[in-house]
Amino acid sequence: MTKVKESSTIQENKKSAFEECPVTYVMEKIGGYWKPIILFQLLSGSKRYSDLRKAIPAITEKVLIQHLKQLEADQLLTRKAMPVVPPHVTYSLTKSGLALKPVLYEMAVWAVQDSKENAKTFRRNLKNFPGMN
Amino acid sequence: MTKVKESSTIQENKKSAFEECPVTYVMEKIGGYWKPIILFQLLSGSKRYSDLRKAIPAITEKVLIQHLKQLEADQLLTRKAMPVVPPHVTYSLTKSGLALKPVLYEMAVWAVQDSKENAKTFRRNLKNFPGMN
DNA sequence: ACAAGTACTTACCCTAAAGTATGTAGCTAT
DNA sequence: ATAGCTACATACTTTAGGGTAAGTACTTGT
Repeated sequence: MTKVKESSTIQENKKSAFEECPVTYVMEKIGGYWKPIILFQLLSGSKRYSDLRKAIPAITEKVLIQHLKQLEADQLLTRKAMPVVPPHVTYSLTKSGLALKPVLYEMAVWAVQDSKENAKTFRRNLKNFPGMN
Repeated sequence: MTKVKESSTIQENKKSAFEECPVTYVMEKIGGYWKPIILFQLLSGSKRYSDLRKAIPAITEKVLIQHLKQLEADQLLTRKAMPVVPPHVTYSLTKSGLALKPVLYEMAVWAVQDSKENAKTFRRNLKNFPGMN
């Protein structure tokens, strides 16, 4: 009769961690791979759906729209649809979303420092950091 | 005979996106849910394995060690093991890892602004932001 | 002899996220 | 009439990440 682990309180623990650690809070909103990348693209101003696809060619349509919906639900961006044909939809950051600029900016800074080999590309990218004139 | 989509170039695209977008570079290193949280805990100084577990109760041992290994492989932290019994292992940030401090800090700032309800808890947490005296 | 402590490891399962492929609406231009 | 444009939706499959549970090594303390 081996002792049974009493570690079934993970849900509770997750909640308290969420309340104690600010980074956990952030991760709940923009955690994962794609969200910060999408937000980064919108820093330079509102973009059409098709523009986002071009800007992030590695993402699939399904995943892109999926995250756009979630980010909208989380109040980080807003969707504006013009009732025309063909459809014209633009996405732009909310105040909350825009407030993430320092976070994304520091990420870009770090990327430049951290990578030796691709440093040149990144540095160029940093120069025209969206909305940082 | 419907036209077949020629979208099998995702790997190439991913590579070019990686070279163009600094945030993508960052996501490859600290993307996902847990890594930023772990790094955040280490900002206040090196910690033992068991300390990390206590600090992040919601994470399971398997996932924790899994990420520690990866972060070590990515040169964000180092592992130091003392050859004693019971084992004594400490993890601490490398220069690269420490350089993430501004990123994590801005995240914490954002978390405070973004949340109304939990603002108090977060603000208290911000006051003693690790290594920011 | 055996329980306890620490830092793991391994095996198995399950779910959520992501990828693939195709379809659709509704008007426009040819 | 049909192809083309945009912004999706939907079904189906695959993969990666995470969760659960249990085991291991090696010595000290009782």
